[in-house]
Amino acid sequence: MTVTIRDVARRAGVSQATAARALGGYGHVSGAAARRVLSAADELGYLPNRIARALASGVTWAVGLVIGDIENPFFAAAARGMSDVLEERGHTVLLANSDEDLDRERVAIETLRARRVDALVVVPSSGTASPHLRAAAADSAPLVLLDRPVRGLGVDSVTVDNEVGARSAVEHLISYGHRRIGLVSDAPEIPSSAERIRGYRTALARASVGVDDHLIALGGPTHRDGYLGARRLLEAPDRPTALFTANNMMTVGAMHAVRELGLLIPNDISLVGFDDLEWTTLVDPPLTVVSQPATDLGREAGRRVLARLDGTGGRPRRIRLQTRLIVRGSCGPPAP
Amino acid sequence: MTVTIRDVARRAGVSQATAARALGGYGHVSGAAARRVLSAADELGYLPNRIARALASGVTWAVGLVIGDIENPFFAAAARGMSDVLEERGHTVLLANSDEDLDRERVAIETLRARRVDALVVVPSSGTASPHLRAAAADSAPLVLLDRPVRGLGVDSVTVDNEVGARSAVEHLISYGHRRIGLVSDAPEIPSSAERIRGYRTALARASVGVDDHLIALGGPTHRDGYLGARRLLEAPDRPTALFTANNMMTVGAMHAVRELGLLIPNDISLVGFDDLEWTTLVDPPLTVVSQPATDLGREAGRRVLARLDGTGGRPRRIRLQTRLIVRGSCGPPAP
DNA sequence: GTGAAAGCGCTAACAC
DNA sequence: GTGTTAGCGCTTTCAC
Repeated sequence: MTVTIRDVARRAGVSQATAARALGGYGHVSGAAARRVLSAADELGYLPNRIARALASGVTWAVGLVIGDIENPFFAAAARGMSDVLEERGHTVLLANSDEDLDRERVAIETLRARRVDALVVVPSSGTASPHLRAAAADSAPLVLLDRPVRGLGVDSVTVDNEVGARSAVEHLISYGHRRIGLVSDAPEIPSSAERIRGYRTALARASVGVDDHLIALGGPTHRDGYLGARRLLEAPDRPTALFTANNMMTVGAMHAVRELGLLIPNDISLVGFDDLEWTTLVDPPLTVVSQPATDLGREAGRRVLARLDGTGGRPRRIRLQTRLIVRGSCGPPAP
Repeated sequence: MTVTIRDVARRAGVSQATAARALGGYGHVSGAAARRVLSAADELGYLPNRIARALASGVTWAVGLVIGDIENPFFAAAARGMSDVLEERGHTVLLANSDEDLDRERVAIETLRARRVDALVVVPSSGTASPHLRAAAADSAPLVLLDRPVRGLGVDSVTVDNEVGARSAVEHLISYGHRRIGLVSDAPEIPSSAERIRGYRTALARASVGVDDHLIALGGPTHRDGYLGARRLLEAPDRPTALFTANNMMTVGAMHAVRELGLLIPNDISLVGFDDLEWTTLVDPPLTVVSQPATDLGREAGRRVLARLDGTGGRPRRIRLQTRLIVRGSCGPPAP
């Protein structure tokens, strides 16, 4: 049925081992033998069986990636960055969505580990070291944390300075004179969100503005959750004069709420979002946002994997990339 | 080092075969033996080796997906839809980006086939049956074409009625009195784009409007390509009074061009886009678009795979889902 | 119901 | 440089 290396060897008139060496490009083979093997393989339409190779060698050339949701442009960019780095070096990435659910995350990690990926990159849904993360960290296949730190795991992580990023956003709002600044975020169990919430609080505290918990809307990770949160804030009797949305999904939801309520940006409400996407300069006014290097984050994670696999990883590193506040037109002084 | 089924068997005091049966949930095992095996596995932290299982059984429980670019929201949605259907049934999806490049597509397909995926879902970059697609079609692992048809392959395909969709967009524009309608698309080698271009031409022909090739801007698949194409059209001496953008990447690019040139929608220029994304209702005016069921497309492809794997696939099916014109505010009569 | 044993297709010593 | 051979960890007959 399918042509194996044995068939190729037979046709080339060499042993299976020689054929394997020629095909695999390892060990020593004479030029003549190699040529015969290669052309035999070509004639037979030989396609190496990576499964068999993986079982025999103990190396799959596959790297697992667990993200929240590939439909979130931030994750898509990170996934792309990582794939680009890894595929160039011959690795395949196996992707799984956790939907920010700890149980789905566990299943995804188990599946990937059962498939014997050479390394695992995960965007953890929780900041506490769950058993499945501990197990993955203890595994011989390296684990790299992407976008979010987890304490006490002792593994590489590639994140962004979320607290500083959020603080810069809120400080920007404060500089316009805002005091009632709403926060729309997903669950605080998500480490990056927790940091952003902290940044929000810190900025307010530094400016001696008290934190009003009614101004904080926490919910799920979808557009709709962001919409619901923003809507609750904006319909409250004493509504905020500005909004900070902690990620791009929240921004989309909040924008819909603002629009639906007939509010004008920045006259009625100022807004700073997290994540810079293409459409943020297409809306009117263009959005002031905290931009984070999503693709680079993924690339860096890919490089960490490569380093670990090369054995040049060194001590666990906590890499932090910087965010950047991009001031555009969605902020102004609070309405009187 | 790693615990194997042998270790579990030994600890449970049964043979390897019995342990495998209990763990794999096949064949006959007594309740008592099964319990002992399961708890032994649990105590040892046994994680089945899917690689070994795949080699022995000939089934990987993996499905390959080749798309253009996961950063394109349309593909992300399709990938998500497919994953949801397949993962629920225990399959893992292996994703690869082709960047609409035939050579990268070939490499991706080869890699996936070498990994012995049980089935392959491909969004083909070209409408002609390339050798690597033929090879994949001839393989024992079923091939399903997603989003784009390819003639003469004799395999399942799940697509959208692109020609009708594009026609409805252009007819809508014509109904407002537009005669000079620009088209911004990516390469016509891409089957779906070819159909949309055909739809554009057909609509014009039916309305007895001559096709002016200077009004057609064809280019690459990125935002920037869309921007460049639109910009060229809009800066021409006799610029179009309306624009049809053939996919969401082109729409983003065109919007940037429109904005940069200080043109007002729909006063200076009308626009109909393809693909309905969240942000299209966030811009002002909200965009009139041809919406296509991206997630459903992926789900349907997943179901086709499942059917083929079950052996209930039947004759190759060409499934076509419908598009829908969503009229919002980006169209008006041509400027005098 | 259970065990022994033969592979799945490849890699990797080890001899020659 | 090349061949022989023993696995990799599991599934799967085939006896018992």
